[in-house]
Formats: sequence, structure tokens, C-alpha cells
Amino acid sequence: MSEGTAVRNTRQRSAVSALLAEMEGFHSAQDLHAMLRERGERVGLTTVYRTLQGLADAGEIDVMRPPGGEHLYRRCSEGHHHHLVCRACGRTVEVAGPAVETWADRVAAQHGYTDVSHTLEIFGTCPTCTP
Amino acid sequence: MSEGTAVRNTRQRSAVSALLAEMEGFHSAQDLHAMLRERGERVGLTTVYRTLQGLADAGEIDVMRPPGGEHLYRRCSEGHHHHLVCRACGRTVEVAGPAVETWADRVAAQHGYTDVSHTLEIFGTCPTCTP
DNA sequence: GCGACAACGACAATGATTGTCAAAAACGCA
DNA sequence: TGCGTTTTTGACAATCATTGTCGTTGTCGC
Ligand SMILES: [Zn+2]
Ligand SMILES: [Zn+2]
Ligand SMILES: [Zn+2]
Ligand SMILES: [Zn+2]
Repeated sequence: MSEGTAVRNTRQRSAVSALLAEMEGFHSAQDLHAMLRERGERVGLTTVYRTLQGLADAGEIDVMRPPGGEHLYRRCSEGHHHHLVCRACGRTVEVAGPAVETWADRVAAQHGYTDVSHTLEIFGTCPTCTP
Repeated sequence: MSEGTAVRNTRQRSAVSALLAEMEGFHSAQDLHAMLRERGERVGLTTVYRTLQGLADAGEIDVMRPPGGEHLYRRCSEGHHHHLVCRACGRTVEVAGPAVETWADRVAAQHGYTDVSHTLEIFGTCPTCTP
């Protein structure tokens, strides 16, 4: 259905990608844009948004949408996984739960739902943020 | 800690609450506001928003935040549960997964996270929406 | 009934995200 | 290396759900 779209290498795309590569934890588009500016990289905010969207669509980065906040982006490891996030500092651990995956699919199937996907996020206070 | 806050009974609060009671599925604040107007109820949009927030904070209704859409509200059954939602028509089934709950808590504890909570949503296409 | 104070609501403000579109940059090819 | 085509960029405007404002109204304990 779609093939002809040629993705071009640009300075801006590389800059965003490189920044994400060395970044720990989740960051918003505005955050990343500010960091790029501090580094002297000249990248427009609109471009940052679009690049992040593209990377997310391509499955190269993960998106998290905290209640009442901006979208947060992070470069993650390959494959399907979920996140255990510290509410205070944002420290994130990737967690895998094969049992959960099969449970979700089974539950959906039992109710006749097809084309199933899911979202799962665990929030807590990490050791260093626990007083 | 907090007690002095007296909640008052108002026509508007009753109207919103009553509407939610007879409503199936999730609906946005703007939706509910429009329905109230059609019924002849005179309720301000701001009030609808704040009433829904109040009910959600009190745990009387559930909130869902679909990707790129408005917040959706629904009167749900008591107790902790999750939702299996049809992407096409919004038909929603409440599902309980005790195993998932304990798994989430255990994973968080293993990493030293405390004060743990989680979000879980399953999406799919319901039987009637499957061609 | 009174009065304190919560609740209301029309309206303005916010703020993240998206749309626009002319100008700049990539890239295939010569 | 130069050229034409096509994508990408980015400053700016627009969108739009949600929140803030603040004078008015309605509740409710007394
Ligand atoms: Zn922490
Ligand atoms: Zn999963
Ligand atoms: Zn359906
Ligand atoms: Zn749960």
C-alpha cells in the first residue's frame, strides 16, 4: 500500500535521534527542543514534534502520555514491553510480562474482540525517591 | 487531613449524575453537555467539566483518555477493574484480572518501587464491528 | 429568614499540538 | 558538479480541550 515514500537524512533528524540515544528516561518534545538549542543545534520546535512522531510511528521510540501532561518520548529496547515509572523523578524500568500479554489476548478473545492491543503502565516511587 | 469540605446538592450535579446513570459506554464532557442541553437542562459547560472531575476524584466514575482525544467518562461498577474497549464503536466490557494486579505489584516491589499503582486498557474490535 | 460560603457560568486565558506554505535541503541522475 | 524533483524545514497562525476568573446565584446550617 505504501512504499514510495523516501525518508531523507537531515541534520535535524540526526540531531534529535542522537539526543534520544544518549538520554535516560522520558522527555517531552519541548524538553528535547530546549536541550538541542542549548547545544547550539538549530532545530525548529515543529520539526522536533514531527520527528518524534515519525520515530514513534516507526516503533523506534516509545511514547508515554502521563495524566494531564505532555507526551513523553524515550528510546527503548526492541520488542514489546511495558514501563515501571517513578512518579517523582521519572526513573524508568522496562518490564516484560508474558503472562499479562496472553491474559489480555485471552480475555479479549473470550468477548469476541479481534485485532487486540493494549496499554499497561506501572507507577510508583523508586528507591532513591523514597524517604 | 481534610474534612471541612462540604459538598452541596445542586440541580446541575444531579442532572449530570442522573445522565451518567442511564448512559451506556464512555462519553466526553462536551457530549454530556450537549445531551443535557437537548433535554432542556440548563447546565454550563464549565460546570459539567468540574462535576465530572469531582465524581472522578471521588471514584464514582471512571475516566479514559484515548490517544489524541478528549477525556471520556463512564459510570462503572465498584472496585478495581479494567476496560476492554472497541476501537470502532466504543462498546466497553469491564474485566477483572487478579493475576495482573499481583503481578504488577510484585514487579514493582522487586525493583524497590513503593506506593504502586497502574493503568491497563485493552483495545480491539468488538463482534458487531467485525465485518 | 440570614449569612457564610460553595457552586455556577459566561467568558477569557492557557498551552500543547497541528496546519500552513514559502524557502531550503536531499538526492537521483546527467 | 549542476539540475530538477520531491521532501523537509520552521516561523507563525490556528485549533481546541481544558482551566482560570470573578461577579452572581443557590445551599444549608443556624
Ligand atoms: Zn524516583
Ligand atoms: Zn504488553
Ligand atoms: Zn464495536
Ligand atoms: Zn488493575
